[in-house]
Amino acid sequence: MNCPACGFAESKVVDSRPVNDGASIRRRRECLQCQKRFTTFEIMESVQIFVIKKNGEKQLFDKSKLLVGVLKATQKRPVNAEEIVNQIEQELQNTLRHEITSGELGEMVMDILRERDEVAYVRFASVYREFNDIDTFMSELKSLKRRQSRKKAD
Amino acid sequence: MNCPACGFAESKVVDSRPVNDGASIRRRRECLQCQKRFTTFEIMESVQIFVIKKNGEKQLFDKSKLLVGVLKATQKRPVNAEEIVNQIEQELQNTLRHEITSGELGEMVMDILRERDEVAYVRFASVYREFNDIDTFMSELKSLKRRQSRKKAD
DNA sequence: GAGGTTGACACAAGATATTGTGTTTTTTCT
DNA sequence: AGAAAAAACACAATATCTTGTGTCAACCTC
Repeated sequence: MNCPACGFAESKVVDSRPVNDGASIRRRRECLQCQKRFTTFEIMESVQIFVIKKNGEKQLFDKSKLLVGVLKATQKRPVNAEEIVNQIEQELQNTLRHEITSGELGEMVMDILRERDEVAYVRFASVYREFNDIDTFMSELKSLKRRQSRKKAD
Repeated sequence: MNCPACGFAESKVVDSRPVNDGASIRRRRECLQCQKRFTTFEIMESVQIFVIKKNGEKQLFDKSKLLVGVLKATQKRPVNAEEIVNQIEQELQNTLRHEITSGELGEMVMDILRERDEVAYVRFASVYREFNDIDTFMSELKSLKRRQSRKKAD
């Protein structure tokens, strides 16, 4: 840790305390050359998550972008889109992955929507999976129905 | 240092290395509860960032000053100037640099604007890069168009 | 201006981190 | 794709940091 005053490379820790409820550690250091003291913070690496699109392009995970898609699917449905997006962000942080394909991201959204609101789910899926023809759409609806009846059987 | 995966408060250091020529320390930690590993950085307390102008003059990075420029470029455009300035400040903090040339700062703004709103981008660029003649302006617009058509190809 | 809160400072005993060396994996660059 | 750089991993011997307890000063808030 280079001293900000004289640039010397070595310093010793004089005090060290957790801060922010354990989110990081503040240390008070003293330069071994000039004896000046300074403060440092040890912080979690800011995990930036990249979304890998179908063409291989990487872009930073953009919460508001995802929100737009979810908002569309949940329009006039009793589902809180923001909550869903937050949940996803949370899950991404927790898995400590820095990359996810747009496909996987879509699956995550669908998994959550399927549980909460099936109309929103089908809307989202129809965009995400690009249901272009009646057949794929129908087969998705059928598998949805199967899931429903299985659930009722519980 | 709370584990980002399970939230447990205690972890041990598994590896620790100076990085950035001693500007900070990267540590690899392992959660004592779930054994997951994560990375932390120990960094100097909020260092002041200096902007080096073309004539060599240094001045403290001034957020509101930068905001003025971005506001002009984003006038009546669907872009949140403040958000952009915040993002830049964030990035400056994260890179742990204490100095940046005004040119690099301008490039950062342009990189962000190019992604968000191309009209704002061209406006900002025309001021920042001092497009004095039609030719440079045109060539910038052409490369912008190329980017657009590549994007549509996805 | 009394009271609460936060950062700096001190000290000491126990617990943990650092650093060289070397390999492997991942990421970045061309 | 292939090379180069950066990060993750391992290990071991040594040196340093952490944490409780307590004091003091600076800064808000009411």
